Amino acid sequence: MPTAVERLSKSQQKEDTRRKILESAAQVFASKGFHGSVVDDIVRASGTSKGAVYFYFESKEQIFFSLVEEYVTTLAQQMHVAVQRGRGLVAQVEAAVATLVRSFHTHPALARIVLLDWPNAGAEFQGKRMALKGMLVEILRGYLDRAVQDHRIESQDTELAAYVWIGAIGEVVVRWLNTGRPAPLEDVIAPLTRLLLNSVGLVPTPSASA
Amino acid sequence: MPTAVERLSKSQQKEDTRRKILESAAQVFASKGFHGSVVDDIVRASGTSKGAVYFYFESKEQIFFSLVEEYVTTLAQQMHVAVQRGRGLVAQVEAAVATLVRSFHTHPALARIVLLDWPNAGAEFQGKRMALKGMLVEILRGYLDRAVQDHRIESQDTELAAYVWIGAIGEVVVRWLNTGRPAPLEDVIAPLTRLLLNSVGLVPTPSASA
DNA sequence: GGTCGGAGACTGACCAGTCAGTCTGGGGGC
DNA sequence: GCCCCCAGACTGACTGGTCAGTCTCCGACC
Repeated sequence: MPTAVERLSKSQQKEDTRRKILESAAQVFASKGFHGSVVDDIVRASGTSKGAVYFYFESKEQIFFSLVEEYVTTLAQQMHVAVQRGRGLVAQVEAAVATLVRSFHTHPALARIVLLDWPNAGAEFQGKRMALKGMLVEILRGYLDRAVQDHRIESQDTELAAYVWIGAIGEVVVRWLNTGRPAPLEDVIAPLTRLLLNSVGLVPTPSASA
Repeated sequence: MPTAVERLSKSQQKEDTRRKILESAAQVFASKGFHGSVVDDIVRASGTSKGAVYFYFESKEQIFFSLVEEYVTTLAQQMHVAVQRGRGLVAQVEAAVATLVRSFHTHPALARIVLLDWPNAGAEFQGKRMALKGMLVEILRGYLDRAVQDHRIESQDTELAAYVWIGAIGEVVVRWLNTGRPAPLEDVIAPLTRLLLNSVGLVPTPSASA
């Protein structure tokens, strides 16, 4: 006889199972990589069954992409919100960088998946990958374009700069994932932001206003 | 009865087979990724046999790693040579960046392997990966440290800057691999170098001398 | 006839995905 | 309020295919 506390409606249980599978998958993929992980690992970690996994997801790949897509979308939204709050161009850029870095910091498993494990095999999924990364690039590029329009920085290839920024941030996070340095990842935010702002010719004065 | 023209000593033949296997493996890995490639693909592409492949290499992974190690080592040497030739710090940095970009440009298959495949090739590879990447980072970092000593740039975290540079270059090359832009990859060398030099506070004047 | 580079059929482990069946919550009839 | 029924969530043994790596044999050269 289950206690009232443990009661869960059927639909709650259902959502719960899906969540558990997804969360376990994140852990498993992060620790063993996509190809190193076996669906049975996810089954074991989630305390469900193979049937349940295939009830909610079409395939192993689909689990992976649900994970990535959900995360990247959230990330883009967070960046957007953080930037809205920032007053002044420099502050906004700082907010964008800080959001990315902090998010990776709090979700190392997802960071690992997004930055290291993203499988490059499936040609169909290569498109999605480009699209999702492009989303982040476009956001950064938008800020840079605005900076150019406002004559805050010289006219330049802002798309290139956006890719450079994404690459730079990714590499720094990867270093942290692999070596653990710097101890709190957040320590890189300030110097990293400075490097990025410098690169396009924006001087990182503390209180600049667009 | 083989003609005299076709004559090859046994040892020449031997070296030839090994080369063919390695070159074919580069093509195969580049087009299908490590996990998507099957040893029989390499056998087919090289026009040899499974026996030959396993005569020269211990395992599929070992083929992959031979490829990567050889390439990265060559790359580091080329960078070293190119930089030696450069007169002045800025020119040296330009030479380093140009060498990396040009090498990836002329060896797109290897670029693909190193930049896209390698990261998710398996946990055993990560250690070696860090080591080899560290090699490149140390080279760049060396130049930056010298720049600091010479008071050409402000004192800063040069290791971070080196990672930022590597990440930036990698991302730009990956964009080229995925989208084909910019048409001749070499077009990015100048603006990319400018971004990188700016990032650490080095003004890219055409004829500066240390 | 011995050795060595090479061929390619074969093996066995591994694993994504299936499916026939079980269990359970809750809706509808009384 | 009770019970019956069944949708549909969930189970896990099983399958079919794949593929890294092995083994045996062959032919060329010494």
